[in-house]
Amino acid sequence: MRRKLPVLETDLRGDACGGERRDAAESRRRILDAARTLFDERGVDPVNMYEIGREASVGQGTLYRRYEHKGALCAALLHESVTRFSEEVRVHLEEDQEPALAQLEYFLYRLAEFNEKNAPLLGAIRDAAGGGRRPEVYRNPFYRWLNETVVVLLEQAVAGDEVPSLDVEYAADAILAPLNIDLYLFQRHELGMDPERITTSLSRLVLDGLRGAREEHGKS
Amino acid sequence: MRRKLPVLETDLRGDACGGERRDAAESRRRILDAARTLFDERGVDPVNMYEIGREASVGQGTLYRRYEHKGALCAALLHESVTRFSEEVRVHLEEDQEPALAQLEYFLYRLAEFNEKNAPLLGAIRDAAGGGRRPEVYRNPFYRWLNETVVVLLEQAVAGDEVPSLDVEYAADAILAPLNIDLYLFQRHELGMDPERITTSLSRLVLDGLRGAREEHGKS
DNA sequence: CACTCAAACGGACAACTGTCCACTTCTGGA
DNA sequence: TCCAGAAGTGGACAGTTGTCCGTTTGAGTG
Repeated sequence: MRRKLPVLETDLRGDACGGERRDAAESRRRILDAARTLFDERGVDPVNMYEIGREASVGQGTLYRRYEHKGALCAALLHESVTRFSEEVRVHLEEDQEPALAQLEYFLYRLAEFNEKNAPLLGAIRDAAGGGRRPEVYRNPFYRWLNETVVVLLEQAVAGDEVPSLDVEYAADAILAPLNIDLYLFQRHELGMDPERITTSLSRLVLDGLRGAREEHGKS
Repeated sequence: MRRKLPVLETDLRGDACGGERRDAAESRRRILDAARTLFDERGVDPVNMYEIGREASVGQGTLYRRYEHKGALCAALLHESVTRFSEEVRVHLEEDQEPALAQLEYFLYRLAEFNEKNAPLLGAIRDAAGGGRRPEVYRNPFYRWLNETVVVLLEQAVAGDEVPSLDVEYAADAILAPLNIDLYLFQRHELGMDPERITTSLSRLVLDGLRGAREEHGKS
């Protein structure tokens, strides 16, 4: 049976959509270029919105009309990577024939890799999500896609009797939580763990755990 | 064997320590009182540091000398609750005779309860931890205590052959991650999960998982 | 009590975010 | 081509955080 996995909902806000005036498109391009340039030069955290506006030769009003806050701008910069990532992973998962749990392992491995590669932007996105924006981290299309993909894989694992039935909605969040960018960065840079250790230990914990749980249930 | 569990390292910065001048102690008290009053009246998020200073009749300089940022102030307000919580939990775990995994379940239950009760302050603490302060959430004494306690319980579970050997340092972080305040609040208020579901599902996932893994290893 | 100085104070100010609005420009239709 | 008005623009400004620094105060010492 070919698996059917969720597709990342393309986020129209915050990236070029069709009916956009020429000057607006131009501003957007200039803003994104400026941000990329400054981020490359000096890193993401130390660059502020005012500077980006100036580098882009665009007023504050224009800047904030396009991107509500720095997190939204960073999300737009990440848009291409996110799309590519989700498509690659989705196609891989739909095409290969491995059992659902093995696919989940692959998924977690790829997600850790994504964290590693995009840590600065992901960190900035999280930083911008405080106060009233706190839910955005979990409400955005990318996280929803991550969650739904894990849900589908877990459902298949349950259906295929790889694991006992469980609260898959909750489990999906719980399994993704250890890879949240704050913890990931802390483990990488403060605790000095390498990516290998993180992915290996997480996989063992989650997969042996889920798998093992079936054994126990099967036994009793 | 009586278990020996870590004690929360008392955080001397940010709360009354002995050698403090009378006027300084007075300012601190006024600041904390003002913050409590305003937070009670209008919630944590909408109150800013300027207002707290004004309500406390204390200059900005004095305010920030005591508490580097709003997160630190909130942490100080939480200090008493945190101390009480950690002591209650530690004493309970040291006194009862249950196997380590059952104790871990108790621990997670109590932690979820703590999240529930202190959500607004915990949220504000997290919000203040952006950019250069990002690691603080995981570096502070409370999180270190949570982590170390889980490490000890896992080590005992391994020693008692309740679970197979595993990377306990990593596992502790991973097990705590699903209860991070952002995710917790999202599940509670955006997804509409109730505390019961969160604790039950987490326990089943983690404990059946860990337990089950032993079965499998024992089997092969 | 007088003196000293480390500690504490407070308010001005610099930095940054995000909003507002008067003005300009693009686009499609007559 | 001209016009109307929707869409876009920029920069001033308000709100908030966090720093700086000249002034004041408390506590120990002689």
